[in-house]
Amino acid sequence: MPGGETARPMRADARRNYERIVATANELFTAHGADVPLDDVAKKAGVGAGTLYRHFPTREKLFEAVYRDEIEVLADRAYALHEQLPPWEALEAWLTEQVTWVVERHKLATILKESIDSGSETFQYCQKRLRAATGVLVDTARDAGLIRRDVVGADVLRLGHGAGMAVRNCSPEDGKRVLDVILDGLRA
Amino acid sequence: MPGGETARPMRADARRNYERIVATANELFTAHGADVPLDDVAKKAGVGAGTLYRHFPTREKLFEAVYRDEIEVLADRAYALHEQLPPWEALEAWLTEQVTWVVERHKLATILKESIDSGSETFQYCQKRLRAATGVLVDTARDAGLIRRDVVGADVLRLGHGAGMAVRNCSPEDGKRVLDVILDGLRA
DNA sequence: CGATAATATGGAGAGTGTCTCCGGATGCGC
DNA sequence: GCGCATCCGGAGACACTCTCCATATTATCG
Repeated sequence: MPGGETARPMRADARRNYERIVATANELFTAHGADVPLDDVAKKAGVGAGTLYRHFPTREKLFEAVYRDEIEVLADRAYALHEQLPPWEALEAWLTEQVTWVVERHKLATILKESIDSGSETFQYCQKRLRAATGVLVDTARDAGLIRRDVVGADVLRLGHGAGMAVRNCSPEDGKRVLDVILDGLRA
Repeated sequence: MPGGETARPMRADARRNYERIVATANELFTAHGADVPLDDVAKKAGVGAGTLYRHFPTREKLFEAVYRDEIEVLADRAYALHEQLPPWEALEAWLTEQVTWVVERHKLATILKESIDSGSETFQYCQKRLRAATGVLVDTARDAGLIRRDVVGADVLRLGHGAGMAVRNCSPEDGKRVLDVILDGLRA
């Protein structure tokens, strides 16, 4: 989010460059992987390296800006499932989707996790968003007496992330069994 | 494994350097993370960069060599626990130790998990070794009717890995709860 | 115990990516 | 239009990776 609403708004040229960099980075990341030289991003975006590094002091910051939207979509899925399915089924579906997401975007998932752990503001917001969304599902299921009383949203998030990282590169049946164990453990 | 048994054995000085590099790498990796410059490893091991790169063409190869030693120790722990504790307690302790290991060596764990794709021989050996060790604990517990019948050693390994990745950087209580869920899910 | 072949060594240096620094340009408020 | 705060660009210092090959070390054999 270029120029948060508390601080003075960004100057027009700064905002323009910021957005151009994010767009270019998104393009190059998906095209050539997450290891593209940042100088290349800068060049293709038509800005100097200094400009890129001022806006995004680390590669992770740039990732955050690029993928923030993806997290929003993911979080919204939790609310959608909550409205469409019974409590347990919703939780089950959510965990499954989360695992799928982590498997497909494992590179991003790893970076996201690391950014959160290292206290990034942007991803802290994402974390809060995801936790709130998961929390709704968990609270509903708990109120219905379907799951353990001590489990909270963050736990389900962690379990989903862990399962995704663990299950990547193994057969669907093996993956399902791992997920089954976790779901069983969640049950009251 | 310096100088496999099929080829002519390594020259004495080569083997000495190989082992010195692995030992130094292990030390530096655990002390300063998995991103230490390989040149530093070479320098501290008292060898030239060329020597290091001849023995380990890629960083991953070096990880494998380091990981291999650690895996041997880790696998042996499983057998030790199997002899010292009742079935369920042994499995519980094993999972806990595995999680701890992954948390402490998460960088290493991540990179080696990623080298599955490259079909590394060393890695495959390590995987077999760990699965065999975990398998003993799992089979014993299953024979005693303590855990689900469909679970196999590899599943426990995956769950442990996932839990470790997920639980890194969260409070011990939160970590314990995640592990509790998994252990509960494992129970018959 | 040499002598010779086979093997291993190390470290300079080329190639590449990261990140900083600051003179100069540009947008913004008056 | 003017002055100031802000932003830009890209050269260049620095860091890491990896190669190359003249030299040194080890193994082998007569």
